[in-house]
Amino acid sequence: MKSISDFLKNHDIRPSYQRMRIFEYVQSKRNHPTIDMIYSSLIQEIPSLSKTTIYNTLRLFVSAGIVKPVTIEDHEIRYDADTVPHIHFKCIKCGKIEDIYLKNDWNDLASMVPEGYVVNEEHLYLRGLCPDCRDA
Amino acid sequence: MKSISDFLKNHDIRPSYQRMRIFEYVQSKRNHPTIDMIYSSLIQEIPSLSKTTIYNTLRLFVSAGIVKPVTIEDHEIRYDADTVPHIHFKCIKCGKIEDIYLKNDWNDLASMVPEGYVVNEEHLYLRGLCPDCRDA
DNA sequence: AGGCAATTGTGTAATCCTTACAATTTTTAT
DNA sequence: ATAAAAATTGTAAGGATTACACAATTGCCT
Ligand SMILES: [Mn+2]
Ligand SMILES: [Mn+2]
Ligand SMILES: [Zn+2]
Ligand SMILES: [Zn+2]
Repeated sequence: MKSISDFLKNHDIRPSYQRMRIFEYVQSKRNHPTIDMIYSSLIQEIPSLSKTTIYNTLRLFVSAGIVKPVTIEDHEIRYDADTVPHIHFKCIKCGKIEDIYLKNDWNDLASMVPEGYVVNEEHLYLRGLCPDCRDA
Repeated sequence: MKSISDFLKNHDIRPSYQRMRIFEYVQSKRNHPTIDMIYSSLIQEIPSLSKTTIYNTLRLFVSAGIVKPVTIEDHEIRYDADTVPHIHFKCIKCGKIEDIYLKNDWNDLASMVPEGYVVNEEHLYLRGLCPDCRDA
């Protein structure tokens, strides 16, 4: 918890109790949660927690760059505390989103885009069946 | 217009006037429009048009597979009548979404995914500045 | 420690987008 | 032409997000 406090301070975010708990949840669960997933889990331990605080806090984290929004489905926003570019896989059956590590490196796209474009971000995600759901 | 009518019929969609005009818009403009963009444009020529019809029609097109939803930003859904997989570029300044054709082929991702996953769809999009906005 | 100002959290209300539904219009078949 | 089916429309309902005012907490100064 001390490390989370320091981490937030390093990004000019005051480490309130709620902020620390919310960040800890997103970072440790690694489940790319929605706002509701965070709320449902933390409300059990922090009965006073307001959903507005989750919204505010995530917006703060995103603008500070310590959490990235993951947009795969149109109707739900998910959040990821892993800010280095990586690939996501969404299972169409159980709905979970996990990180995927490819066996080989993937092309350097920046060198393949037509002249004139400035690329700031690359986003890649796959959809299909996860190993658990494939076997079931 | 005759070809659009036949195209819809081939996908078991009755070619009503509204449906033909909506499909024509998405296919010809190639601008990956939102529901509102379609509505704002067509309402000028079809004064009776209801936004509900746009929602219903796009949902029908998507379930028939003749239009694909494009989800890049969390707060807006866009639609694309080009159903073959391709790459999108969203300009963070002017907001437009365009198709990108890479100079080389891009890796065959399916072969690079860890064992056990079944990949149905691959989605790649880039964010940055389009040539127009870069120069401005 | 006590007091004060600034920041953060909370609960409710407002807003915006999407969907549900019933009524009307249009199309299709007989 | 008539009736049945399907599509469109307008309004109401729903759900998610944001705005806002007030309460609680924090941090700083004495
Ligand atoms: Mn991730
Ligand atoms: Mn496209
Ligand atoms: Zn699964
Ligand atoms: Zn641009």
